[in-house]
Amino acid sequence: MSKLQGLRGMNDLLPEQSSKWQYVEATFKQILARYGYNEIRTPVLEDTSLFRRSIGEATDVVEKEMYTFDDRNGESVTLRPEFTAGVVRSVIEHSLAHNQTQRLWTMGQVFRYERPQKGRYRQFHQLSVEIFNLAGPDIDAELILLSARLLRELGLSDQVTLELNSLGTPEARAHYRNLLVEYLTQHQDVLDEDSQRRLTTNPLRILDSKNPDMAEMLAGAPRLLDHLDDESRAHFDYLKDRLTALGISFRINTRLVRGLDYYSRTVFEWTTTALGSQGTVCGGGRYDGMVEQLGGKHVPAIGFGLGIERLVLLLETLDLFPDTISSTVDVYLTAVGPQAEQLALPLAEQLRDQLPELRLQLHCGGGSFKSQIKKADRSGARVALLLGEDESANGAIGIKFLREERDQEQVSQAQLSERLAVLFEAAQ
RNA sequence: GUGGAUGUAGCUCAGUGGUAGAGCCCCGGAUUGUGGCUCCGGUGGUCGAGGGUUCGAUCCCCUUCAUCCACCCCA
Repeated sequence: MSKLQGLRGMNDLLPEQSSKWQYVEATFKQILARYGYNEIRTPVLEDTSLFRRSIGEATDVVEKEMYTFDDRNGESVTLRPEFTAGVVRSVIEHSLAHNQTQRLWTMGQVFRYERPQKGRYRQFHQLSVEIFNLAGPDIDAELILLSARLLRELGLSDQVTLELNSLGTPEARAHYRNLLVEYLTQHQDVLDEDSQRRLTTNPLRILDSKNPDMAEMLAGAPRLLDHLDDESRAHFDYLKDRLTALGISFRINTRLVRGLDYYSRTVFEWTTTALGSQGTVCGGGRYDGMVEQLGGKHVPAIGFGLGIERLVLLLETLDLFPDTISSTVDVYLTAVGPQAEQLALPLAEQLRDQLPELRLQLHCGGGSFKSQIKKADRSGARVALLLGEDESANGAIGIKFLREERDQEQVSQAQLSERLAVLFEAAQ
């Protein structure tokens, strides 16, 4: 019998980590609110065909990474491997993009059956932002600026690079695809096994290969950016101008094609070198054809996904979490002796009524002053409240400062909340 | 899915073919009502799991599971 343990690649978020996640999530939500974006939540489980139709049959995600199984009714269902498909389904189902624009975000778990490694897990979390019914490059610029701000306000500006490309319209892409296949076929002897297979299924992805033996040959391949249609070129130029004007630096990466079939025109990634080989923190692009492909009307759309595990990992690596998030307690209330223990619980409740912002932890489990104060210290609290036999008899309470050179105070219990309000005023 | 490394106390790690140790953490004491520093003592382990070799395996062999790293792919 094996030991009790969680599933491979699926991690528990332990208390020590959760405050970091809350900090990241709170930062995201606050910024998204400032941009006027609305939250949408869709189910973790969807009909399998939704993902097959939207992401593309020939992609790695659909070919080998989906958690797919039959439910009790024999329907094939799949744990979402990304957010876009589910959000699009919901937008179509509820006519959210009917004669109106939508700027949406969602956050939660996604699942991919892959071999885990640093920054790559089978259950992971994303922030996903999706925008509907805006076709112009101005919204592309807004979306990228939003993603830049999310990273910047966490302190990551210097650690990430924006990579940018345009895939053009499906027609331009198809035309380019033919040129590329022609070129690659001429150099078929250099292609590795994977690329041979992709030659017919997804030739654009061959460009992304890291195989050094193919680097020289790929460098001579025709470039997608040289074969854009006029409108896509104008769209891309406008976007680049806006980003430049706003001081967002970027690197054009003509090999950036991304792994999901549905993209068109603008695609982008935020990457870092600080996380080893899983360097993409955020990636997205325009998917103008997808709503129609899933049975809706023609609705232009653009979005991105941002990996929260990778972001937390990056912030940890660079030591960018503020110190203030580590403590969850402001005040630790001790109680020594039977009378004090009786008084402590109502006193704690009273303080929580009077000072709702104050984070107060009550000592339970008895023990000496020494051990209780030690626990107060370990809790991270700024002050310990001392309630012993003498204080209980006198209606008093001691205020001991744990983090500063400052004399211990003795106040009446009646004055306590007033005194704490003053002491914690600046902090709140 | 492929390749490599690693699994010993809650954590970080030593270790030996004769059934285990340190540091940190935790608890208690030195200080009969006061944390952090110091000193003393204590709790805590089916040595990842299963099988094999052996008189005897934590150590050697096989299998398996997990973690990490890389490939691949992406968040």
